[in-house]
Amino acid sequence: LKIKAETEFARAYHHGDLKNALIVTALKQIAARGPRALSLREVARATGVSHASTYRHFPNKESVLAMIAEQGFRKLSQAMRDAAERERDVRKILHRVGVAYVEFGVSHPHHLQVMFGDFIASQEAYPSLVEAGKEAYELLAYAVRAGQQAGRIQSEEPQLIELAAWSQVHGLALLIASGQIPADGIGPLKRAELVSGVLTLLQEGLSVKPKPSEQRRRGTRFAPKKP
Amino acid sequence: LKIKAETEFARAYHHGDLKNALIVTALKQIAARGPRALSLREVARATGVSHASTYRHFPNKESVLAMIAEQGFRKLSQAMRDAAERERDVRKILHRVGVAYVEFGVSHPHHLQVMFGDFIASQEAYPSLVEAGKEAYELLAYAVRAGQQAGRIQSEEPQLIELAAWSQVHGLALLIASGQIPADGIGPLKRAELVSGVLTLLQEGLSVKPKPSEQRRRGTRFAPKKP
DNA sequence: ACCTGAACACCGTTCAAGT
DNA sequence: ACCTGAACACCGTTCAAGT
Repeated sequence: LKIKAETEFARAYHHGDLKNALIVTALKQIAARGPRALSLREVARATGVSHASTYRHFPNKESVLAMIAEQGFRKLSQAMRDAAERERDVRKILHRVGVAYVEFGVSHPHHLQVMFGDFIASQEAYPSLVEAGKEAYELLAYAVRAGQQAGRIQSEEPQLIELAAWSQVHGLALLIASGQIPADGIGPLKRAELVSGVLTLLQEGLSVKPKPSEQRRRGTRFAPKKP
Repeated sequence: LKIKAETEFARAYHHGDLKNALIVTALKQIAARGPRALSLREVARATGVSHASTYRHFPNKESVLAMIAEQGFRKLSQAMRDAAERERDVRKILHRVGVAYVEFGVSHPHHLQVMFGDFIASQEAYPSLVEAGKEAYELLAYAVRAGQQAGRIQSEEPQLIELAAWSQVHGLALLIASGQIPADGIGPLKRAELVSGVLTLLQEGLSVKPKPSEQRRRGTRFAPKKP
């Protein structure tokens, strides 16, 4: 039914529509069977077009995956942006953005693989992919800054703070997306509780400590040495 | 030179030596060009044996990768065990073990990909792989428990604490191993400082808070509801 | 028991030729 | 301009046949 409709439609492809149609088909196949099983010939077949026509729109398979990775970063960015905007309590933005990151991975595990699974030899060959990745990172950094401005998160060594937040959220997303952790939770803890709990622990780690007098040289331990 | 020696040696393979030789060659190829580029035919060629002989020792390509992943988990476990034993201050074991995890990823990024990159459709088909993965996880959990026994890490919701630690360390390792973060550091911060800094922030998050009176319902927020 | 060569059904990529 | 069929050099996997 659906396949027949797609095939008939194929007769009308022109002005670069085919490029888009190929991406849509590839995305479906990746969602269904993972990026490692992706075959350009199969994509062309399902799109109702000869396998050689792909090369009129993409130089090679890697560039198809690069475009899909780029779209993934844009979707992830959108999800984080929505999460940040929907949260009115500025102290909780990082929490919400972190949840959005992890939930993106849970909903689109195969897409996450394309984004981080080393399918692209060097990202520098795809400037718009790099830009999309940076945008996603910036949204996370923004969430950290929101916490800092609310006086909740330490402001020293901002790059370190951002990296800690990114690692935490990224690791959790990948562990769940790769099935290393059951997607429905561990024991009595449901997934949402795990995610919320881990993010809360993160935030405690990044938080401004109430009694600086009790802290031993905090913030200087990893600072670059100065004469 | 070396290749010639290997080829001559091939004439003598028997009693299952070939199985091992194939794994060794595959490991070299993965280290050199990544697991996605691995070809069984090329491995057989480099081992000096016909491509069909592989199937006398492995049912398919996936099982080769499963065995390599298993070896990876064993090496990772060994690295964490060494780190734990070398640290005499029990309060710092988690820190050392975390560093070992990340450094393993930095040293063997392609091996880490085989372990976590979804090359094996379902791990359950390889019981010894599952067991090796559990062993690695247990070593991390052990490091958490060491911190708890030293009175440094919260003891409520142990599964949540372990997961937070695992996510943190795993995310950082993958970000560096996949080149998302430059392996030599960000700006003025060298890699060792980044890793140490992130792990310190983690430990602050997991730490026992000094004034329970200031904590609002800590430890109950994510506990399962009881009637 | 262990290894081999030939064969099958796939790939990604290229290119001359068609509309 | 855009698409196609045939061709090339690879795969993973199987199997009858060799020692």
